[in-house]
Amino acid sequence: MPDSPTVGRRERKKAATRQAIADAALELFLEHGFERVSVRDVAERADVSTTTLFAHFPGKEALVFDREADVEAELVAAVRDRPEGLGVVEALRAHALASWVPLAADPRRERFTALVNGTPALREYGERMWMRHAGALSSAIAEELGRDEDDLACAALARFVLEIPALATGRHDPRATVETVFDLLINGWRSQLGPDAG
Amino acid sequence: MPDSPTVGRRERKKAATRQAIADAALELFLEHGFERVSVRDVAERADVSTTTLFAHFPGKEALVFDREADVEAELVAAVRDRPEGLGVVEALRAHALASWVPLAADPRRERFTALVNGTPALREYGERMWMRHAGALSSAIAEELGRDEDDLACAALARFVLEIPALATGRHDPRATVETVFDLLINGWRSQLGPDAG
DNA sequence: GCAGAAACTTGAACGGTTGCACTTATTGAC
DNA sequence: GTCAATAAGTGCAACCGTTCAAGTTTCTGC
Repeated sequence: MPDSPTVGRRERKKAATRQAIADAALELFLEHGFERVSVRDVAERADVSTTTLFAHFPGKEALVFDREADVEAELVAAVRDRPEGLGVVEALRAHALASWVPLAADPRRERFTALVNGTPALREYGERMWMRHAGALSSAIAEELGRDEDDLACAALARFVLEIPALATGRHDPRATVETVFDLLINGWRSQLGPDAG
Repeated sequence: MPDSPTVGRRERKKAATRQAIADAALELFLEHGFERVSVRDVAERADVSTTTLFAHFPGKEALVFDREADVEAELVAAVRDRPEGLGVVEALRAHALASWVPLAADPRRERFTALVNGTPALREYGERMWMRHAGALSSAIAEELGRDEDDLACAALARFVLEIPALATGRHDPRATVETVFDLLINGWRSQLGPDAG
């Protein structure tokens, strides 16, 4: 038995059920489209009751974002465990370039990305889910900089950084987009729009 | 008959029905709470069928945001018709201070604001609705500055400015919040976080 | 082994939303 | 004025996401 002994059969079965549901959902959604597949269809394909489905997932949209679980931890870690001497904003820029951009560009994810971006309900759900990390990120930044937990500059920075993926989707060069927006956040719009325009 | 003659009885009745529905909805929501009032309740109080209700409003949440119709036009106008010599960002700051802040602080709106902020579904709907103006605002800014319609600096500015209300709700001094965030947008986080931190 | 917890099932229900077939009121053209 | 066309509104049934209640099966710790 090479596997971890601490995890009992119960937990394993639960995880398997969850996985079966998520797999069934993604399959059906990719084949027929999100809105044309009912939650009952998914449950039937996974061979469980709809009640069980909702015991594992809080809603239909959540079936799609199964795998994006610990993004928040990574986000906070990127700020907290950054290399010495590196600024918070630069750490976030590096994280964005290293984690978000390749993920969004991964050709294996092409169909998945198309599904999400082509379904308004999913796009909005994803963005909202993403934005819910603003509180944690804001706190982490504030703590790193020795400021009040609810410091406005930190809260604003967190929200704006988390808006970047939404800004980047649909643009030809996501990498350049991320770079440019971080430059804007650092230097302000004064530099971009000119002294008269600002 | 002092009223405009061009508007026929049909349109007047339609508007009256719409108003009756919106009034009934707000009354019931304020009294019993958004989630404890069904859309059928609203329809009955307004003395129409639910089918009619949904012919006037695209969804339950929309019943609440009845009056926020031409915000987008005002937003674009604030940029387009700004005083000569005033920068785009400053025009947006002035608009925010003149239009958003007093509205949010209006004591006559207290119960309404409490309803929206106290109901997650309504808060999220409102924010999403708000963000849908990003495209129009971005285009207006770009046109004012003679840039490409999809210029990144303009798109980012639009989204970030529209985030400000969400950032300001729940803070003790909304006016100061708006001022600070605009300063941040203009000067960048470099100035706030220090040269080493940025 | 056994008691109890946890996963799962069945079936029904609720509330938001839409489609359909139908009535009624308003309009514009003649 | 009449009439056909159109738009508003009605009633009803259905679909869908979601939840609840009560019961069954399966695992776990002692």
